[in-house]
Amino acid sequence: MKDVADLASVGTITVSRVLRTPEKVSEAKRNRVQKAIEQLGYVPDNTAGALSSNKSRVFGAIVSTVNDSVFAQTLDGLSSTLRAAGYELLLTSTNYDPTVEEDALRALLARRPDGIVLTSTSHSSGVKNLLKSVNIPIVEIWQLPAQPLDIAVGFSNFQAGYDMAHHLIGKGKKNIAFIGGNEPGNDRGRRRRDGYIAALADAKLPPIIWPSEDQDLPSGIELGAAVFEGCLKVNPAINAVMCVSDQVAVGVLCEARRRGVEVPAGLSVSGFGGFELAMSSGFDLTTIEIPGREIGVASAKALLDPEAARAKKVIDVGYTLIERGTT
Amino acid sequence: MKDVADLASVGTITVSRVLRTPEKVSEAKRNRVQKAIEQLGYVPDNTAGALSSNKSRVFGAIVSTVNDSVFAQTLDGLSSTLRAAGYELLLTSTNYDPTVEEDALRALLARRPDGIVLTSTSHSSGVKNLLKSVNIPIVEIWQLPAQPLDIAVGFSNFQAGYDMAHHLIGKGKKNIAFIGGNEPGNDRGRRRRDGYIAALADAKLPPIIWPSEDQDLPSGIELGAAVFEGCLKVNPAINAVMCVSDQVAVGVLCEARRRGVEVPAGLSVSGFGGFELAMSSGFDLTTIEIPGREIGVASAKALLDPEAARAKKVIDVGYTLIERGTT
DNA sequence: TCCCTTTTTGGTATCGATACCACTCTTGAT
DNA sequence: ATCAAGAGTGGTATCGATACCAAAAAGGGA
Repeated sequence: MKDVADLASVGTITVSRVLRTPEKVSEAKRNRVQKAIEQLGYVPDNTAGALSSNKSRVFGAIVSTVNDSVFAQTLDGLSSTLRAAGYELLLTSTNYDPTVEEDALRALLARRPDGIVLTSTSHSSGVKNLLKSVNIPIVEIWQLPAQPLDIAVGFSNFQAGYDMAHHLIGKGKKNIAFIGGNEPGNDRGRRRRDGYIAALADAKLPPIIWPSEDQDLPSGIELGAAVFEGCLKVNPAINAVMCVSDQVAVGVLCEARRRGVEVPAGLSVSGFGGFELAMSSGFDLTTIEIPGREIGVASAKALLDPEAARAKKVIDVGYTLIERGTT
Repeated sequence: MKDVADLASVGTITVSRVLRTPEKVSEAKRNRVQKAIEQLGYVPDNTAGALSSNKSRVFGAIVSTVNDSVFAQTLDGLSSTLRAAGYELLLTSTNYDPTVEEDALRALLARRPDGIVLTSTSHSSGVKNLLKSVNIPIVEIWQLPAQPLDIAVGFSNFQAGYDMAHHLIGKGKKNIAFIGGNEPGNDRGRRRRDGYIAALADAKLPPIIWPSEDQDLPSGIELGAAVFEGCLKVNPAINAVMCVSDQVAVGVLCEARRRGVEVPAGLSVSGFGGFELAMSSGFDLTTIEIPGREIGVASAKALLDPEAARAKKVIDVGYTLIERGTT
């Protein structure tokens, strides 16, 4: 930076201003400095800037997994919006292991981020204390918590579950089962299930949950395939299955096709998530689409302007029930 | 840090050593310092450490997209391995737009990372100059470049394409088409196609490529569904389709099932990528699996010990051709 | 022309850690 | 008992930017 300042015959502080607040520097000097920067190939050192200004221009994110297409969209929206504003994203994943959250957070805080994004909504007391001791925006995403730590961006899984169950009931189905959603650590799926239970209760229909907590079955697509041997065999009256995710629903559809079960006449199937495959012509699945990218973009905006976001506290991006051929 | 040092009645430098090189501090003082750290809830400031030691303990990654399940696995392996070693990952995605690579790189370098991971293999001269001017390990992943900038971790798409074509030929198929792989910016798919062409040439069979460069068709699953109306109508003799990705292959399989085409008797189908859905019982797709997570882990190791990695220069993690029911 | 306000500019201290060097205190060999 | 080698410890300068304050230059009204 000193070299650039010397070459342009200005003080170092003027170089700093050209980079951070160019409007405060006269045009003549600004041009001279910019030419010098290019000529020397100068790349500023943000770690030094972070130290003196107490602003790192970096945000931290702790996600359960990057390995989920809708999560990935959120990450994408987050990272591009932040980058457009000159910020960068420090990414850490916990792989759904809640015990690493505190370690990950500690490591993140050592980098002095200007804000933090969390995907889980239940936190250990250690995590809460750490978050309380720093004075930066904290954004919890996806599931809207009952008591947000600071700012929350997401939607109500409960309501989504309720709506989908309501849709199936409206189609005249009386024996509707809920498939999946009891993996440990996945409280999002559990809330959708709770919404389903509430909707059936309102319609005075009995809920059927499969598999039960103690059954050890595969998750994802394979779980869907197992529905026919497990759930439907025990309870042949079932004429609709509401799946915790699109992956499970696709598994059901594949197996239904193989067995010659007619969808939706014999069996209605619904999913959740907006998984690319599910909406393709091959499956034509009724599902609930979550605006994953929008969650990322909205979180980024909340981080960049926490005051505005704190005024709302909870930002509900909603979801869309998309009716297709399987219901 | 001063507070911790005072509380433990030691110098600040001893506190620093307890954190970085604990074995160089006597046990008595180490314990005293650690107690003080806990008592005060001290979280060290890595930005300051980075400035003085010239080591940021952060690595940068520029990826085309996080929105691809196999890519996501790589990211996962990368991030967990680095975190276990006390490093963090700064993530930037270009969304397949090569023009943002230079900007993203410049922003990343301003954070003074200890190393960089790149997913693309062709770079603008600006990017090359920037990379040359910094003296940190550069790891190019996925496609092994002909001339690695520094270190490369991945596999040969050409060889993978060749092997799969060879497999289909071995199954007695004479009219094998290659589906997809001409999207702009996706040179990985194109190399697989080149491998296919080479294998067919060796077997003295004519290659059939669909769609052609100038046809504007959807990508992914929808492209697979379009194969019957497009490719097979023009060329009904085709009895095997080798798809550029598992997504395309799944599209073909769905449509084949709907039309009652027997697989593999009437039509063999192969994919590429190890997409979770494809290997499930519903599809049983023959495909080539890429060890996505392993690429991430190997890259992390290369970043952490660049000297060892530079000795090899190119780390080929290979791939596995998995024969299932569709061929 | 002069004085006052506003804009533009630069000097210096500072952020919080680690590198480097110097010093003390052990330990063990002679 | 003496000395050399090595382990453990601390003081101070330093990394490269920005905050803060002060000074200089520019504009505007009397």
